[in-house]
Amino acid sequence: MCTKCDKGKFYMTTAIAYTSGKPHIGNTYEVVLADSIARFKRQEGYDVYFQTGTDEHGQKIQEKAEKLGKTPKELVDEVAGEVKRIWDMMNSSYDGFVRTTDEDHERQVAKIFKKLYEQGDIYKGAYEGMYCTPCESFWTESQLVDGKCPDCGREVTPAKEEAYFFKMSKYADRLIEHINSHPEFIQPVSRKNEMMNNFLLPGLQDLCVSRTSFDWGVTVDFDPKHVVYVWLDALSNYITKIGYDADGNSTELFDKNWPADLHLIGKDIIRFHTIYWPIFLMALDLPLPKQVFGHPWLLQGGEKMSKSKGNVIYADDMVDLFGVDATRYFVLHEMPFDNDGIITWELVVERLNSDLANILGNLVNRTVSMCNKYFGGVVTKTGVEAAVDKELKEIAAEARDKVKAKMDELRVADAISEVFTVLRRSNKYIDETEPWVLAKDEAQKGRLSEVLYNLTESITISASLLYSFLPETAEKIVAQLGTVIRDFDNLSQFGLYESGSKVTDKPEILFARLDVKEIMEKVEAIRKAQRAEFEAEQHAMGEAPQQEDEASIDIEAKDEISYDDFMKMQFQVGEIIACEAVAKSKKLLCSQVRVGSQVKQIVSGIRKYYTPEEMVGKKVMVLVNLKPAKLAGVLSEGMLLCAEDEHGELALMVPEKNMPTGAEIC
RNA sequence: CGCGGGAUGGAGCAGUCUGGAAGCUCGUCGGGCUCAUAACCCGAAGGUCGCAGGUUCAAAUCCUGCUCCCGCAACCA
Repeated sequence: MCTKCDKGKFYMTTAIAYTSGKPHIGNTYEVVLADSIARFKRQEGYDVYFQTGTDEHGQKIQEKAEKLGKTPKELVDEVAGEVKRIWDMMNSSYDGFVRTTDEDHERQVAKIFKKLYEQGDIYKGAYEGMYCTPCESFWTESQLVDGKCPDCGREVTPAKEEAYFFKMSKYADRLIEHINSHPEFIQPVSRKNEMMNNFLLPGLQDLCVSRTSFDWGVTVDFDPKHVVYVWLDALSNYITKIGYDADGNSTELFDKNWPADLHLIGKDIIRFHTIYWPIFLMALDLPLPKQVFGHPWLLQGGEKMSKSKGNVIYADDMVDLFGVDATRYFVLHEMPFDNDGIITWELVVERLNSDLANILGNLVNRTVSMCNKYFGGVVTKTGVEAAVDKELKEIAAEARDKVKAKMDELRVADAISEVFTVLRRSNKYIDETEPWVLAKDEAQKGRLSEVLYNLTESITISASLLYSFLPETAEKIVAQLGTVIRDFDNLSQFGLYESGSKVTDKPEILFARLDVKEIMEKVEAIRKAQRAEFEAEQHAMGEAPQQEDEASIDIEAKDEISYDDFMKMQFQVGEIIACEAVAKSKKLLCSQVRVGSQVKQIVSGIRKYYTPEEMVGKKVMVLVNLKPAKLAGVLSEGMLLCAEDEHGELALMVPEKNMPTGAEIC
């Protein structure tokens, strides 16, 4: 499509997909979105370089591979292949596909690390805290939720690591200045304040950039027991793949394309792309990317997708049921600009029927049919105009600039809607001109021909504008009309369809209408298969499938303690005489507990399981001699003991027979 | 008083910055048409724009207070 490419370069990227599992439609969405932008920029005449890829290092992958009895390399080869297959299936027109296990990338990451170390931006220190393996994150005691990872709720283990740190604070002022003076840098702008208020203004913590607890990563060459931690490794892909060299021997491709014009990422990793990445670049003395757009998420009926919930929607399944372009259309259309989008199977069917089948497909079909029926397929401009033509022509001719304006703001959904405005107007035009009436009167033949010409022309313009979003469909439409996708420069002129061209004599249905019930039956089957697959995978990894009914629980064994240790703890029966929610908190209840003759105030994180009313009057087991501490600003002078199941469900411990308050528990 | 986002006819959203007759898509109901994929076109019903105050000639929009929902952050003794 790029006939001239005279507008200069445009380098854009998606985030790279983590190869711990098959990407779902939410991940796939990002690539489709990026692809639409890339295609549009090419149409406009930019020399586009569009890069995507996979993030393949890390402990999580190493462990998963072990459980599956594979090497990490085997696992990531498999998943990366799968990611690539899906990206290709969606017709992603990427120019570069980077894998963080690519030799070039790994070599450059090691060099970058060394360079930053030598110039003093990276220093050696120690990291101490509780570590969550699946999340590959350290947490301080105080960050833990019920002693578990605040992100995923799984077990954490105490860990201490010698580690390298990056001096973030050194560049913070420069970054703040940059963000303030470049309002377009973080998109949508609402994210800018979030980054400023939460991370930059309170002061940046130094970032840990190495790990010793696993070895599936880029080895730090001057200290080989360390591997480079994920963000320094992963973010660098944007420069390494296009040929950055830390020693100054970067390629032409790099010199031409850096800085990136657009990083397209999910809103969850905005922080890494608008704070850490720019700072790394500053340290490398490279210019910053021009724009980072954190797109919202697609939520399955308002909830995040997760395998264990069994509500994950995969691109494969959508493509099986609806086809590639329908899937592209849905994710592009349904995603608003700064709020999360909602995806449900019912919504997909509705959109597909009303927009693609009814408005677009049917319009093409009825137009081609009429051309065949009345003129043997030949479309001729006769010049027999009428007043009704004017509006159609205007709307069709204005569409290009309207689409462009929306695309410049990255409002892809709105851009598509602009094209549909033309299509809707075209359907209306048919009713206004009533070709079937004209056809009955031989004297109106010239007019009839002009009407069909105008329709063919407006559809040609629409199809050409749809090319970025629905490439296959756009090609199919112009093929049916006996023409080609029109150059972008000529899309604001009405009347360039070559008079005398012939449309196809066997029009193909572009999008068949679907029946919601039938689709939902198929969806049910897909869900079942998905669940079975999930369980099979859990099984392969040696983890018990999720148990529905009561189960026993094993927790991690703690160190043995002496009897003396035990006797240090004073447990007594306490009676709750008053209880209220802690105002500043969501999880805490503050209870007044009578223990013997004393009354202690105790704060507990059990609001989710007990109301203040039902607490009052309970006799409970209290750890009395715990050092008092403030929780959410409220003093707590002990601890109410609870049992906890694997879901974090809590139950208070109460004496089996009635006992007086203050009775010792031993 | 942690940070931020949200609340607009049955569903999904725009409009709020820069007050000036409440809009779009889907669905529902009625009508028209027959070229077309029971598609297309026209019309109608349906909203106290979360609640309560205030400013103003005029408030979905500005100000104050409140409620509920969603992210993130935080206490979970």
